[in-house]
Amino acid sequence: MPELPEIETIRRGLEPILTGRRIDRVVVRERRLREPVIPVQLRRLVGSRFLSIRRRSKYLLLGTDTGSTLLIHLGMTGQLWVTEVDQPRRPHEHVVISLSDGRDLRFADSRRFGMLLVIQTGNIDQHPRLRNLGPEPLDGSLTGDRLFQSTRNRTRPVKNFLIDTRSVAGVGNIYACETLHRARIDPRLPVGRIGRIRWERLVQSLRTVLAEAIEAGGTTFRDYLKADGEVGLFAVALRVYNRAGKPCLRCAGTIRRITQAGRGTFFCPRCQR
DNA sequence: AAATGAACCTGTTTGC
DNA sequence: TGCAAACAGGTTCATT
Repeated sequence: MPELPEIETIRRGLEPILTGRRIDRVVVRERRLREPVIPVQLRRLVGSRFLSIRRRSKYLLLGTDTGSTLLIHLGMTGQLWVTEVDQPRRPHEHVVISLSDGRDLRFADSRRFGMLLVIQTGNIDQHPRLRNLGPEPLDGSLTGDRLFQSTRNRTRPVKNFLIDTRSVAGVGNIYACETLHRARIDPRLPVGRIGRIRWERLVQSLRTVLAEAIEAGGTTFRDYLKADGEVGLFAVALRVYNRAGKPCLRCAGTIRRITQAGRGTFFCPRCQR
């Protein structure tokens, strides 16, 4: 379940490996992803070199020296790793990009919610998939005041607001729960009823939670690249997610699970208000 | 207009 | 025990 910290961890791992490498060959075995893969589009990348490895929200943007950017989303179950060419295929290995250093960049995705598309590097931000994304939580564009301003007279539960990529980029179900627990905010609270001070606290908590997760993810990234495909998720100490019925780690409360926007929300009714 | 729910998928867990 | 239903969640589209 890759959210922003997992994608950032992958980005940091890929950056030194891919930068400067040339794309020698592209093989598409399965094109039925969230958005159909267009083999012709990907094959046009052959001969280009990777220039920059960036991230926007949960998207990876692999920029090349020929004006194209390979946009990759891992959906729910996507995996992206570099491996020796003689390594056996993993299940659901849909795309293989052969690199000039003799290795492969491989993409696997059992549920096929992922995406690989090629776009022109100029005005990337205007691409339909990126155009409506909210501010990046880890740079200065996200402030408590901005969220306060944008939520006056709104009634959505704050949890639903947080996982909407138009509000804030890159926050998924797990880290939304963790952030709200840290900020001591009830996930059901309508956003319009949250004041400036609490928005500031929420943003602060979000940054802390994401930064800690990236830190933890970084420690397991080498394992991920080696072969086993594990994202560093299990190295992250989750305080509420998936802990229904267990004691709150901060107060005497018991973690509860409810459903919001069709997804599980975990929170402590005692210290989240 | 805003908010919610369904749909897309398959692997895993839960319940009868 | 075995099978089926429920669940997991990122994003987009449809509906209320």
